[in-house]
Amino acid sequence: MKYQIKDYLRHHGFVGQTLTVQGWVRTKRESKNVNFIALNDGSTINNLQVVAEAGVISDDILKLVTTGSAIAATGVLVDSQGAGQSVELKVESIEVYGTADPDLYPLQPKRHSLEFLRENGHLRSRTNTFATVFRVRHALAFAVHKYFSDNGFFYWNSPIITGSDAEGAGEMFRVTTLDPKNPPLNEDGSVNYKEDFFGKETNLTVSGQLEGELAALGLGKIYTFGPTFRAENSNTTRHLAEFWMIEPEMAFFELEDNMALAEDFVQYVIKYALDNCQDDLAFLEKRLIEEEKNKPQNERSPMPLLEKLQFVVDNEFERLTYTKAIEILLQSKPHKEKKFQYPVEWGIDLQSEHERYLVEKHFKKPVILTHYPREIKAFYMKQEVERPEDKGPTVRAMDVLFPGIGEMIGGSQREDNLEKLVARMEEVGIEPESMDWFLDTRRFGSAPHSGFGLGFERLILFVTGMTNIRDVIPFPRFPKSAEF
RNA sequence: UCCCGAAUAGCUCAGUCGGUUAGAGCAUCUGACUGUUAAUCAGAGGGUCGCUGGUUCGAGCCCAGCUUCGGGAGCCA
Repeated sequence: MKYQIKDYLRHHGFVGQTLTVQGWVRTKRESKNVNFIALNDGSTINNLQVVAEAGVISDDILKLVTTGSAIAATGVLVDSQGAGQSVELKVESIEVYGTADPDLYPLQPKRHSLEFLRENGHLRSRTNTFATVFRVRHALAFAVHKYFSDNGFFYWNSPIITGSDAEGAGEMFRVTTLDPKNPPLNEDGSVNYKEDFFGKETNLTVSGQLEGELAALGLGKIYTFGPTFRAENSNTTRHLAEFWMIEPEMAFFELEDNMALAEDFVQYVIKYALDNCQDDLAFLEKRLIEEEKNKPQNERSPMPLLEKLQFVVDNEFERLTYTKAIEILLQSKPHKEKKFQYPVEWGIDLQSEHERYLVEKHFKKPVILTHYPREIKAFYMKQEVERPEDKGPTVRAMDVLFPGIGEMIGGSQREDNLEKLVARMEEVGIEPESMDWFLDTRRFGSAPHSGFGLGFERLILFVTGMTNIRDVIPFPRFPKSAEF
């Protein structure tokens, strides 16, 4: 395998060797006797300093070595004479692969706003911030697979094109090959989907959970990790129309097991990032401090990034029931002073302001909320036996709330009793016949089982300290935008 | 979709009470200088002030609509 800049910087053994280093020029500092080129190949946040002494490289070549150009530099790796780096390449020859006209290349050797970089999204991976975010994204994805594989889970692929229309998790993107201007029609004028590619209405998946349940009730413990699509008109810093979701599903797991898994899993992948992305996270921490300098004290992050991540790894998540959370909110200062925009009472769906109060003000750590009212949760959640402290029927749901992010995980123990499940479906208007295949899991060998969905980009937001979800996925899709 | 805010040089932004020739830093180019660290110093070029209309003797500035972007809310992961 070829070595990269990361390797040359890490292992001192390369010193004295003649090497060819390939990368993109970040900056060039010229002077009469010596030129310095900061070279980056994406393998690490750190640049290799290429030193060209006067006369070694022709002016014609040197002129083409500008910010953004791609070059190969051949020379001897030596201990650096200057401060700021341990080694540097004393260059003997330079080959320019691709120039980057300074008058046209949008990226300058300076700080750009995230808004500007979003508009030039195709070049984002050339910048320190985004290359860093995407390296961390990779590390987290790898950690997800490693955690589950090491713990007896099987990677299971639920379909991306789905024919089930009853998943109930939001608006869906239609998948069709019919001509929108001239579709085949039934006698009553409606579109005849029997003529469509799949012979029925199909959509992009909004969740792999139902298929995941099929797998869990056979393979035991599975997880999915794939793209997920929601055609909601959401314009926020934490929603995407196309995002990646991690959905483990486990047979014989009850709600408590589910919570324990969610906590252990999140702590593991964050620790993995801390252990494997030190340079990148240190850069992100510095970036965040820099960015928050101009903000008033109360809007700044309460802890530096690395400390925040370590805190989450080291401390148990707070666990409490929805009913208890409502009690806390009713006792809270903002409620008594009528600062909440939305009223608090048992039965409401918690609003952002309520979740933020609980997580950021009251507990100051990740919180797992359980046992939500049945009425505000999905039909497939396990109905809880009535408990005196609750003001109505609840389900064995769990939401994991994170400071600054809100809902990172939503999950539950699943209703495994056929009669109760069918009754609930009918109550919320889902035809049980349309999901016969799903109900077979409850007809034959039904068993307690649980699972959850974790929004991968929300996890990356938390770990990187970025604040807009469009900045942690390479090519964000959201209403009115599918660029690149 | 709703609420709030913004749009001025390649980038980031300033532009007073509406006043005549629209500024700065960075970037770019030219020169100088230096083992430099987003180098430094000097000079130069660079603008349909988002678009459309209106008010006014006069609009970057005021008004209306539109577009785009940002923040917040809802929907959720």
